[in-house]
Order: sequence, then structure tokens, then C-alpha cells
Amino acid sequence: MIENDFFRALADPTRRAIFEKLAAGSMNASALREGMEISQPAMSQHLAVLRSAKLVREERQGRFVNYEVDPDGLALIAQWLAKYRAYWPERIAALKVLLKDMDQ
Amino acid sequence: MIENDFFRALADPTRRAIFEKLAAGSMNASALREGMEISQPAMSQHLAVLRSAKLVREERQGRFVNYEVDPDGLALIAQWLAKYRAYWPERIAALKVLLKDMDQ
DNA sequence: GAATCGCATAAGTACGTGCTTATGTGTTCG
DNA sequence: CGAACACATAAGCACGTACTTATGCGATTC
Repeated sequence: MIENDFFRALADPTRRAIFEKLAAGSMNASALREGMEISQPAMSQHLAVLRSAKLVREERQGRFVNYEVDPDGLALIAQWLAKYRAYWPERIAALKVLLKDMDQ
Repeated sequence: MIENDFFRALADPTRRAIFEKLAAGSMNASALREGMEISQPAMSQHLAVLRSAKLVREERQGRFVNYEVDPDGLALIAQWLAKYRAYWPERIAALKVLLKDMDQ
């Protein structure tokens, strides 16, 4: 039941904010905290949850740990969503355009 | 913050099971309970959560209430996912195929 | 219209989760 | 090597959440 991981991970607004910040550019845990009013342990715990959900991956760089979006998690969500394509409304223009891009 | 609703709704495995069952065919609350070992109030509460997340919609039919998948919620998830298309891996073959279908 | 059925809501409870403070681990630098 | 730094982990606590039992409410049936 891997779906449990990413849905649970994204159910928390703070974690979504962290993920969104990483999507704008990879950075280390300290940089992530800037402007977020979150303690260091809390950030570390959130990153651990996002990591186990494969939404984020880490890379040690000296004494810093750089974090970046892990495509694996997004792929899993996409696959989950794909199961219900029969119910996708016509107006999901965003996905249509995206897929066209990917086919090129 | 509407994203909160559907991510939180899908974070529970029981609710995902209910949603999945409805995706296979719309039915009323009693029919949903069959083979699920879940009390009637619990089912009702789960359906209320799915409803407020726009993942499911109801339709009164006599003294039954028929439930079906609401495309609105799926569209919201798709829109959320689309924001991170820059990170979609090449191997999301499933979505590629799906979008081709939709473009026809 | 009274009983029954399908479902929703109320209230209480056990457990999960996100936070805190405190401490540990690995890395760099003087 | 020892101090400082970046981060992870531990333990405890307040709160949210998913369940339970009990009851309410609309619709059907006799």
C-alpha cells in the first residue's frame, strides 16, 4: 500500500508548502526553513516523511544535505490518478496540454 | 486551501477503498458496505468527508442515496499534479497513453 | 399512521500525528 | 582535537481523527 505514503505525506499543509518550495528549486534543510516559522526538528521530521513517500530525495553535500523533488513520487500519484481516467472531465485542459508536450 | 480536502480525504485507506469501489460503479451507501466490515455510521462519515472533498457526489433516490465519483475532485488533483510537470519522469507512460486517448 | 428501512448526526473514546525540548551524529574549521 | 555547524533522532505532550453506541430524520410499506 504505497499510496498510503504519498497521500498521507501531502495531507499536511506544511509538508505541501515544503514540497512546493523544493519544486521551485532544490535546497538544503536550513534554506527551506527561511521564512517558514518552523523549528529545525519539525522540518527534519517533515522531510523524513516526504522522503519515505518518495516525494523528495536527499544528497549529502559536505555538512549540508541538499533536498530535491523526487520524480518517483509524482509518478506514483500520476499512476494512481490514471486509474480513474474514465471519470476525468473534459475540462482537464492542463493535463491534455502536458501530455502533448510529453509526446513531442 | 481546497487541496487540503482531497489529500486529507484520500490519506485514509478505508476512504480510498470506498472511492475505488465507487469508481467501479455508482451505488448506495448500503451496497458500499457489503464485504467491507465497516459500520453504517462509519461509512456515512467517510462519505461525508469524500463529499466535502468533491471526490464523490450524492443523489437521493427514494429512501436510498446513490453515490458516484465526482469528476471535480479528480480534476483538482490533476491540476495540482500539473503544477509539477517539470519533474515528471519520462517513464510516465501511463499518462502519455491516456492523454493520447483524450486528444482523439 | 405506525412500523420499518436507509441514512445522517451526536457524543464519547482510543489512537495517530505534529509539535516541542533535549540530545546524538557527522562534517568542517581553527 | 575541540568547538561550531547542519541535521537527525528521542521522548513527551496537545490535538485531530476514525471509530463506537445511541439517536434522529426522511421515505416507504403495510
